[in-house]
Amino acid sequence: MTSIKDVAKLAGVSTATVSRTLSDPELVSQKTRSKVLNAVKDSGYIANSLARSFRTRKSDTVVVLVPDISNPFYSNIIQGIESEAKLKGYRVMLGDTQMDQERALSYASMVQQRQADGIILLGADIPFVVGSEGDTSVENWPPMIMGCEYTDLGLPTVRIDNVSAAMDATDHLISLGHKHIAYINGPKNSPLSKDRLKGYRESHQRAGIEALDDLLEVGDYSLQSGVTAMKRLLNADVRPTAVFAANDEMAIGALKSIKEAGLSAPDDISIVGFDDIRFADFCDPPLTTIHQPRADIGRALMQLMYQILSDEPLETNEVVLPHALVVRESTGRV
Amino acid sequence: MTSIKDVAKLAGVSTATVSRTLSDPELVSQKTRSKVLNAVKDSGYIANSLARSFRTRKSDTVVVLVPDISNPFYSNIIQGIESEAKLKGYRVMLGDTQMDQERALSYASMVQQRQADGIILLGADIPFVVGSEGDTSVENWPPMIMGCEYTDLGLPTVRIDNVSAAMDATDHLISLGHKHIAYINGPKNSPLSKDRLKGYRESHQRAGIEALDDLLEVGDYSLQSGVTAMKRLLNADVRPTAVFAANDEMAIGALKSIKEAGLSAPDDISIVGFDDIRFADFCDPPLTTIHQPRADIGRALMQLMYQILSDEPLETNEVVLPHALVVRESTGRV
DNA sequence: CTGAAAGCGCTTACAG
DNA sequence: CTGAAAGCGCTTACAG
Repeated sequence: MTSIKDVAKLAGVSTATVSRTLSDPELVSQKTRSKVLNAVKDSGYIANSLARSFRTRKSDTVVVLVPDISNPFYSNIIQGIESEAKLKGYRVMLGDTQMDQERALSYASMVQQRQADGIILLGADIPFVVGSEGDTSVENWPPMIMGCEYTDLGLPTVRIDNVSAAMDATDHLISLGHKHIAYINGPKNSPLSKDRLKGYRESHQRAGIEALDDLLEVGDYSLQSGVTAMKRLLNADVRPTAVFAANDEMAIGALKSIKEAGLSAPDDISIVGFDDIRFADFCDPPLTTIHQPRADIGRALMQLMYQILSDEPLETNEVVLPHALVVRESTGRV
Repeated sequence: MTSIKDVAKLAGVSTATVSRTLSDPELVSQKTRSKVLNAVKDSGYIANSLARSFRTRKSDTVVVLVPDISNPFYSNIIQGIESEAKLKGYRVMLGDTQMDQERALSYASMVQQRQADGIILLGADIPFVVGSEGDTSVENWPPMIMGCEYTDLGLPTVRIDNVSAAMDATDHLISLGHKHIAYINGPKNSPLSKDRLKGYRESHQRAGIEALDDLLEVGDYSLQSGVTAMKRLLNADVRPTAVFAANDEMAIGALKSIKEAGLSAPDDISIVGFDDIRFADFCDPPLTTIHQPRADIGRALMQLMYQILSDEPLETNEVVLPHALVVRESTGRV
């Protein structure tokens, strides 16, 4: 393995000069620089970035914690993070937490082990013991931000306005004449779920329509939970004429139940999803949904992380990006 | 930052002893060990694994190169790799190459920079310049293996038997009475595509049915390419009564075109996919497809990589895992 | 079983 | 603009 020493010898300079040429060329004279650069080429030198990170205490790596990488919602966000990271000279380490605290912690500890500089959380699970145990004062945590979800702990976040997005979805259904609109929410205790539920209710309220508790279901964002929730809804006292699901996968699951019951969308039941994943447009019928600018969210997350790691002051703790209702064919007049 | 030195002082031993206690406890006496362990706890010491990697020249990290993480086919493989890696004490670094050589190389170079110990390639693109430029002798490459795809360069691989899988799919359609079976293949030059095409043809041959060139399409595994290929097929001189697609996404795309043409599956056209991604079961109709044991492939890949990195001799260069035809509702009698 | 010491490959004040 | 030297936090022969 050729090291900086070999290059130095070959170029007839000190290792310090080689190092400078490579990481801060301005500091080196034109002449020396080219001598060094030639030596680098001739020797086939490749920098040992581990040694560099070790020395500088910077890994130029961020960890992205994902609840489940097989959930297609996350992939475009990750791609956004990744492309921005590349621009900024950062690496992305992906950690699939499987909603498991222990796994999350193990990845989060990479920051303490100096293998990563910061953590981007996709999803609401905070690896809590990250600072000293149970210390909930954000200041003591390693650099950590959150995408899509958010907390009341003041963790910087990039997301859409979920209240207003849920309102847009519900308004759309109400404007089509629906009065019995079911809502399949995500896990109850997340702020995001609460926001969307709030939007769903607010929309009803403004329209002077009662949002029936019977029409409220909770899923876990999986296809299967959409299937199950929809089955229950089909057996409700009041059968809904429309369903709004907190993500596209549950909407697609619901669609399956609707068809299995011999019904069809949108003729019997209209359905709106959330996220606008790639498959949304390829369902039958193509799914009306709320579009989240996933790649933008990813890029904004990495920009935010970069600012934090560079000690740039943040203008805001909450970056809110625009969403959009995408009307396809799964919704129709009642 | 507390270091091994602080722990040593606190425990009244040398740093060597602390190091041994932590990485090879057998070497240390019971008594000293507990002294050290206490000191570790009291000081809140967290090992700097960067320093460790730097010193031992092992990063305990493998890079997984994926052509496109938003392709759901890969996620379960990655999860398999990841879970096995965890068992073996390895970390997984995910690189989304976007089919871009430059990106692939940048990730591959992590091995040379000592940031990773080996590379797992998902997809057929080899970051070629990895060894000395243009050196195609595998021996000179960093530890590198390939999943699902394979090459004729002797790179160790884990995959299914694609010839036989394609035969199973085609046989199934033939057994339903189909005589005009179209095939939407993946990118032409990959060995995998060739294998599947071979299986498709072999199946025809055995049944004494001609596989028409007009019924052969090439896609790029995307939903959209399935749409396009199917549109062309619907305008072919001989309209196929069945379509076999080299992955589920193209099959789902094809399904969309079939419906848009006012036809339906399987009544007018039967369709078989490949991979059995999660959405396959949630299509309308649920997709008949070839199941690939993705999590198993992932685990086997990591096991293989582990063997290589541990210098264990490999029994075989080619791990072939079983596939299965999953008959759902997208196929029917002609 | 334990410690003193060298060294992994870099970077960076410090001095000139 | 350049070099000598210290040091980042570990591990590991070597000696005892």
